[in-house]
Amino acid sequence: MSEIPKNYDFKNSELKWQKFWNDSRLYESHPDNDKPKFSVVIPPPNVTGILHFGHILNNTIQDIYCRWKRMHGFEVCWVPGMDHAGIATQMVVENELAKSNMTKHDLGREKFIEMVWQWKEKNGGTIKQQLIKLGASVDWSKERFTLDEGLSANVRKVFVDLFKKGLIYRGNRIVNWDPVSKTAVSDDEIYYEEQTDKLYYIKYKLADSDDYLTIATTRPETLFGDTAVAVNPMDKRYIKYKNKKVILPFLNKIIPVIEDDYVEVDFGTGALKITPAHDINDFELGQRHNLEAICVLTKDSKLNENTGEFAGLDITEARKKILKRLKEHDLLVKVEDFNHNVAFSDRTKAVIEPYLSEQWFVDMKKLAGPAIEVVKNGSVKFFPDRYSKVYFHWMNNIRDWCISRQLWWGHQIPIWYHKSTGEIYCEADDPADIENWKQDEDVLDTWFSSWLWPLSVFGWENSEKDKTNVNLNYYYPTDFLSTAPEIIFLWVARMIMAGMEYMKQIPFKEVYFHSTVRDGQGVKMSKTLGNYSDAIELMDKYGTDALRFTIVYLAPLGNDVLFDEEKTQIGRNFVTKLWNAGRFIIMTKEKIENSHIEGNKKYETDITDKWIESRFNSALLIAEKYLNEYRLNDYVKVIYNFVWSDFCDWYIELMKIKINDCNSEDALKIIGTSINYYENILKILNPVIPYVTEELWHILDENRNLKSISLEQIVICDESKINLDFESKFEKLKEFVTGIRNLRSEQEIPPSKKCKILSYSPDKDEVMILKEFEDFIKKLCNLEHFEIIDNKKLMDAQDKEFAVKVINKSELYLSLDGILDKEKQKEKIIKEIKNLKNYLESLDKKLSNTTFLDKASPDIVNSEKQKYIDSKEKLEKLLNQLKN
RNA sequence: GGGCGAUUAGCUCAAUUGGCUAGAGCACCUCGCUUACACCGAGGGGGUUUGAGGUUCGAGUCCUUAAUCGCCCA
Repeated sequence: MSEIPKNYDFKNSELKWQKFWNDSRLYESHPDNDKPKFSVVIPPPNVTGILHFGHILNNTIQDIYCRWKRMHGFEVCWVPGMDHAGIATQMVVENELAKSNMTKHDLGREKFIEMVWQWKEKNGGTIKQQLIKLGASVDWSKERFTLDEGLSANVRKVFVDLFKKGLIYRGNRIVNWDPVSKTAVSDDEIYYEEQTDKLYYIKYKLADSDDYLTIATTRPETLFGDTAVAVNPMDKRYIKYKNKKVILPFLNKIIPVIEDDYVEVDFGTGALKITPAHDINDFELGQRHNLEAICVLTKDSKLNENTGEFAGLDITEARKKILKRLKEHDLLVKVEDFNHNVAFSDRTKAVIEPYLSEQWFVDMKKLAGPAIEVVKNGSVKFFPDRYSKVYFHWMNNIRDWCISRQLWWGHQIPIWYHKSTGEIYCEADDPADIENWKQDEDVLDTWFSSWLWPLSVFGWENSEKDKTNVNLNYYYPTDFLSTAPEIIFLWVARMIMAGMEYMKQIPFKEVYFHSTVRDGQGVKMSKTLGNYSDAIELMDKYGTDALRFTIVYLAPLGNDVLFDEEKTQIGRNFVTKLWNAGRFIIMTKEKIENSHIEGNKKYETDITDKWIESRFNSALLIAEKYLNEYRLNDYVKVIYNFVWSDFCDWYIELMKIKINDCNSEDALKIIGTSINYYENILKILNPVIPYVTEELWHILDENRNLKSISLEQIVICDESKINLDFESKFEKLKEFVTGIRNLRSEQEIPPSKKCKILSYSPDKDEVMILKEFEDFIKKLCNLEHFEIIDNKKLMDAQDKEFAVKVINKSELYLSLDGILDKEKQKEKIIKEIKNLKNYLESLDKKLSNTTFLDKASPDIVNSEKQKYIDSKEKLEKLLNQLKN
């Protein structure tokens, strides 16, 4: 018999089971048509990434469902992988190069990409190790990378197909230009910060008079690209300028004054310079009014040849010079401070430049149709459901997708331009005479490979040649996707479109949008703000199970998680509680086996057995319901409460009493039953806290050596075992026990001091409960004497000193042998009487209201009447006691 | 500016179709190391359900409106 320590040693345990699970390839999946399947693809984390709280939450959620389904007999396949994260990865390597004063151009494209691959092989696996540490039951044999050969083939196949269908085109577009990394970045790769700048008021002279029109702008240096001045058609001040033209300073170019609703009357002077090539709103306005878009900046944010004498200057210098010249010409009216949001690049912190450039686009409208339909008809379900609204709103107003990125790391666009004819080539195979062609230099947006993920990880690219693609046929469509709500458009919506276009089927049936993890103050955790806790550190400090449990416990459906380190104690304490319950059961079992007590009471199944059976099944029923509704925190709470309150606080405490009264043989039976429940608890908890449950599972039975609890069949709820009568009967027992303890506590009787209780009840049922549980009540309340008396004796007893309490319909008398604090007792009773009177008053008001009696359902009316009767009785008892 | 959510105890959340004196956990206070667990046990205090109207016999729940916060889109 080995001594079990008081606390769970998670460090050794985690390493041991990680190794066991992985070495025995426990979670590898193989198509099995005799079993229902449950397949999930992991949202591929960024290859440069490290595990943060969002990942912990998201992967724990997926793990819970995968483990749960596995224990229900499903063939579970959870596919892991990473994405190549174009900009992020390229930046990492570029930064390394910068340390030795080199740029990627010094190396050339091929060498540079080679270097990125090397970096990926060496450092790109951090998050994989961290997922292993988290205990994620993924199938590592199916691990994929968005830039691996197969996935690249998928990307190529889809690009060529869309191109041939005319759904991929090249066009001009304002993009978020990062002048440092010299690439367009997507909207989610930028952040906004409020900044104080200047608003400059500049006079533009009218072409046909000496009058001036004053515009307000934050960007005087782009005036060379102005192709109009716009005013609001409702703005009376400018009616006289309708159809007029103005002259651009410096260039002396004549541009029109146009009218558009977009212009805010209250902003600046109400007249705006319109620069379609350098502002997204201006661009759109320009399209409405057929304005030319003139680019005045170079790719590294310098003024270009369209700016005459200012060409070559960078923005700040140019602005200074231009302002100086405007002033000299008396064209600068005034300068004001101005607060506005400025966009910065996540990666390089450079100010984002709206930039007109030639990019590749996917025409999304056709693809959107079927994708809208499958959410509308419920084939794909969103949890929480309100995200469908968000989805429809976006899908119905869908814009084309800019898929080209000016990077080297990624899938290079499979478009070739003929060197002499300029002809475009786009096919599954490279051009035969490749030396005559030049490939487009841009790469594709990383999402262009991610949107194919649910089909590409199963080898879709070969599915036409290989109609028997077993994996794809078996696992697609997947069953479940868990992801962050902020990528509903970037990823989820596009996967649905790709699935419908290429598989003619949805990619997943249910999508769960998990909570955003914030700090204790509700601020989103982010590296830039420095308000994040190191997830790995917390796992080391509290244990992986503790962190998994806590984060799920804190994550309500559709709300954010407010996390701070202190809260990890919730999970840690729970794990310890579970551990010690097991420790007690095992130690008690061994103790009984080693003693041999005979002759005492035989044990018979009693109400506590039926009660715990009912409670267990109730808990299971609700837990399953919550799980199906994706109410993970409620699911965890139900189990938490069952384990802590029902199982530990009551069942085990009662078991102690029962065992003490029994012979060894029967005591072992009692322990056996408790072990049965305990093992079921471990199984139910395994999906949430896999390590400690595995550890305990093996401590309970050392012969299990190579069998993992995670492959056991989970117990299914047996609703016929739920008996609410038993439960409410047991509730009464609890109320009596609590009532007596409360009486003791009010009289300040220390828990160690034994005392006497007499009880009287006019209610037959309650008398029966008190009789049945007599022994338990004595032990649980540390009584030397507990007696159920009839009315006559009660009268006799009233000569002595008692503290009294009314519980349900019964009166409990605590004998005080002269130590009664009568004043205190009186105070308590008066307070309770006051409460009851208030309550009765409100009931009375309700019951004397004829409309209530008329309109409310008879059930309600009756229950209100019963309440009135019961409370009235109780009140009378209390009043009676006050007299004595 | 448009859309979507939220607001219940100090904190994080519950509360079936409108109907038990609005419940838990954490935190707090009192007592207790009684041989599973002090990462524990027993007991206790704590709420005008964000404000204002309305519908209803009855509103935390439904409607209108205001405020504050958050997210997404522009």
